[in-house]
Amino acid sequence: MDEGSPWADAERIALGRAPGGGIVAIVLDRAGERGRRTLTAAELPAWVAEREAEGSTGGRGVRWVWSSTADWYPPLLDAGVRVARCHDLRLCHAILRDAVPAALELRAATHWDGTGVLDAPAQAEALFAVESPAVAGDRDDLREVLVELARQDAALPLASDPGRMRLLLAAESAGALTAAEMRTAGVPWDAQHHRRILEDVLGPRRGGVPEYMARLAGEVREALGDPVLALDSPPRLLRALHAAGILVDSTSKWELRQIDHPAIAPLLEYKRLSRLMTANGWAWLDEWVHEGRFRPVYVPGGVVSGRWASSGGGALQLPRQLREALRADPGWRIVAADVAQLEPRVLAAMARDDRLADAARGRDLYEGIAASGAVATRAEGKMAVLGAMYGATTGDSGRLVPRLRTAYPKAMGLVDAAARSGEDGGVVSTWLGRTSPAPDDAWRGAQARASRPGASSADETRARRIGRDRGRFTRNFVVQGTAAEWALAWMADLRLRLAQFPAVEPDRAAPRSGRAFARRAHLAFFLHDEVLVHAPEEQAEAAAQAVRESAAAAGRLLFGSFPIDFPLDLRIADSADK
DNA sequence: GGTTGACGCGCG
DNA sequence: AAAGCGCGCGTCAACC
Repeated sequence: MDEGSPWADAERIALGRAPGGGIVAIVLDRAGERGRRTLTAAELPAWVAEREAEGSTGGRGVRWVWSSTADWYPPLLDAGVRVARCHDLRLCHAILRDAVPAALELRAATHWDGTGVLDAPAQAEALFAVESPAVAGDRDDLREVLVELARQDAALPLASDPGRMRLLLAAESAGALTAAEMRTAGVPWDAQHHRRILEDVLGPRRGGVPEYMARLAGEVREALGDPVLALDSPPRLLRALHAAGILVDSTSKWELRQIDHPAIAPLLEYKRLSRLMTANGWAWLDEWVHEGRFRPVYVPGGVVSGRWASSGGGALQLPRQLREALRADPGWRIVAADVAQLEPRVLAAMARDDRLADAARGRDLYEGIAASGAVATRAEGKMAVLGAMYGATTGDSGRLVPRLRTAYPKAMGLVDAAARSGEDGGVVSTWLGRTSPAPDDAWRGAQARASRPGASSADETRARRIGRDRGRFTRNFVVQGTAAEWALAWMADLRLRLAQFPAVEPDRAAPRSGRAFARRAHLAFFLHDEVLVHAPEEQAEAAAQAVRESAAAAGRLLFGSFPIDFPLDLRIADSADK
């Protein structure tokens, strides 16, 4: 591994708080402590920056070990200091705890479970505790940091594939760095443009409900013969539909879409507008966009599969309708890249399915499947693949899945085996070794009831249903989770490539970004299989090339020489809109 | 009065 | 025609 890589076996420096206050940095090597330095919070950024600079100019590089990137990194970023690598003890603990059953000490360290943010009862308890909570299991306490690191070091060799697990821990930690950096940088957001879109779609706001919404609501009330109907209340709307002779079971749009009635078209349009208004309307702008930046909170590892979640601002649900408002600063560009059919590509590689990899190579995977003759059209190929990964059993999708089983037995064998394992209560793993959760109480209870003597057929039916539910989850887990690992590897590599770009002149800096990012191309947004880079105009082409090279590197890192490619749909534009 | 769950819908 | 995975959020209505 080269020294500049996210995966490098770098020198480790652990950071923690001393009992008396202040921050202690411990330089570690294989034998243990090699040096120690006490710092104030104010001294920390400059000291970290020096160690980073030394590491990048000749040393092996530094991997910072800390309790949680979400706590330690933002202040460094605010001070303009970026780090290349870290080991996030909290995130790595969660992975190792579930993936390495033999790591008994680590599993017993339950105070490392959870986010570390105390809920209200725990806060109250801590407040009245006789013993200082700063000593009792405080994850930032230096001794606790070193002890937990030792537990994790001991757990790693016990993983079923330590080499891959080591990559996963590095990737997860790099993701945490990326998430903090992206929040500091912010998503460049043109509030004026956003307001224009809102007015175009919803109509002018004259005090109350925007004009077009009000008009549509009036049309619905008229058509249903209910002049005071509150459209935003599903129960009341349902009653009004029934009163008008429209006998639907719910007010969801897929059910309404089938109905032929003059109220339906304006109702569906109203719902569409209402959604935009409530989720990403003027109130959202006021709350989440300041000084030209949208700053969502990403939650690395927030999904069991390893995908990120978000908290606040709905970063992972930005409607495509608003992508045009995601707009580069003057003199800057948006480099937008997404991977075509990431999950089935990952599946082909995991299963070492050469035929599926052939179908995917150099083109649209769904087209490739159609061209191979397994299905007739691209649309059928897509249906079949999604059904295979999600566990469809009925409908068009379920009907097509058996064709894939014939054409791609290795890939289908992998997801089918994951589903069987899940149904039976087993756990499954991603490619790098993140494991699915153990069966929950509902699963265990249902199986127990169904297997005891005298179980009713209802018990058995319920147990089968819950078993199949879990099978669909584990089927998808291996693919979704491995795709998330690929994406983490992509970003981990990309952020370091971009960090090497030269700084542009200060007056060309993106003025509203966090200082650490203001002067060169940087990641600005991530959504499962796509990234946006905000780049000075003259760096946009190089950034695009870095995005491509990182994607290729991620594929090699995970899957070695297996011939699967990950083609990108890549655009350089003023906005994120296609 | 504040919390909780269901619903509906946005994203991948 | 929503069959089949994973999320977050706003709303309403039921609940304590």
